[in-house]
Amino acid sequence: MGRAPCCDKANVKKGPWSPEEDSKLKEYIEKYGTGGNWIALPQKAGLKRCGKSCRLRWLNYLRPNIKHGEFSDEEDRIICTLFASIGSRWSIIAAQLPGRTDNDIKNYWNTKLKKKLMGMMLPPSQRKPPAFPQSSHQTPPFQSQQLSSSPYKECSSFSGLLELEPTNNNISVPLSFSNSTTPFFQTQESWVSSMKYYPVKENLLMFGCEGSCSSSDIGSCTQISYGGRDIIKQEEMGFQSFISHGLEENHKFMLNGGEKVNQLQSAYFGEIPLEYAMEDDDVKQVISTSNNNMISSLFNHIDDSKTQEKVMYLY
DNA sequence: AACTACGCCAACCGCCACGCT
DNA sequence: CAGCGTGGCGGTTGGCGTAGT
Repeated sequence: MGRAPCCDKANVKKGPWSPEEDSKLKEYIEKYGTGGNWIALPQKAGLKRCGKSCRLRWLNYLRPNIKHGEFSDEEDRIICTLFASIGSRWSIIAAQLPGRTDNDIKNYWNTKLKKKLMGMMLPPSQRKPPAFPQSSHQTPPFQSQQLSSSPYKECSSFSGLLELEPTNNNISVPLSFSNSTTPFFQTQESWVSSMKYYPVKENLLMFGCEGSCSSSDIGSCTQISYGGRDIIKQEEMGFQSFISHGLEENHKFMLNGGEKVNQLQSAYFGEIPLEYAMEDDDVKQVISTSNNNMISSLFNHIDDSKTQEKVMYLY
């Protein structure tokens, strides 16, 4: 038997909030506060809503000083920096962005920011070449780690690793593909060090922040895609779990001075408890230690409007 | 003009942590 | 200490608007 629901679902209104409901809720909270009890609040306020729904509506929409609309470059930078360091801890990230809600940031990440990053990570044939900055002290966003003439290693198929390589404080995002099926970890102290790539199957590696396999049978998986929830569902492999472990692990490495730890395999395939809980100061440090120009430098070189929504690699 | 695909975002769901009894 | 209730969180969904065909 499951736990009792938090409210009587039969007598609770769902769906979009009406202006009347909004004003009722707002008025009540401004007058009496939440009273520390969201469950009881709707009844007191004369609302036929679940307490949780009220809480969400207040926090995400009605409470004062909520910022809506475009995210600034600085906000982009903070989100990316923190996501790279701590993963999808939206509430922590939101705490660093006054006026933004975790829901807002989550939506923004899922619909826009992630695509920007994915756009950066496309193989060159599928991506517009970035317009490298003319300024001599700025490192081009895509720079080869292994090949001096080309930013990319050749690959016969898209079964390999996509690797982001931080070099000092300059942004440097080499892409390389290999046939290795070994999980590849980076432990350098940089936001990009957390952009991991995940071996999903012998001939398929995943990279980036989220991906989906086209098949419910991972053994026959032949595609990965990014974005477009309606197209390909994420199934079975629990990619988010993979990724979050990787990110969590990596952050631990970062805070330990970037030391390599030999538990990487299990970090992917087993349950490793998160030993490190981020304090606010740590979050701030992550933000401040990232080069201020890194993210904006990256984003400035992406053709935003044309960033590919879906990328499917078939082989 | 009609239909379809896609993007966006508000809202919901379910799980977990924590505090209270 | 166990059980319960609640708050908080992250993932996911639903619906609407818009772009594309």
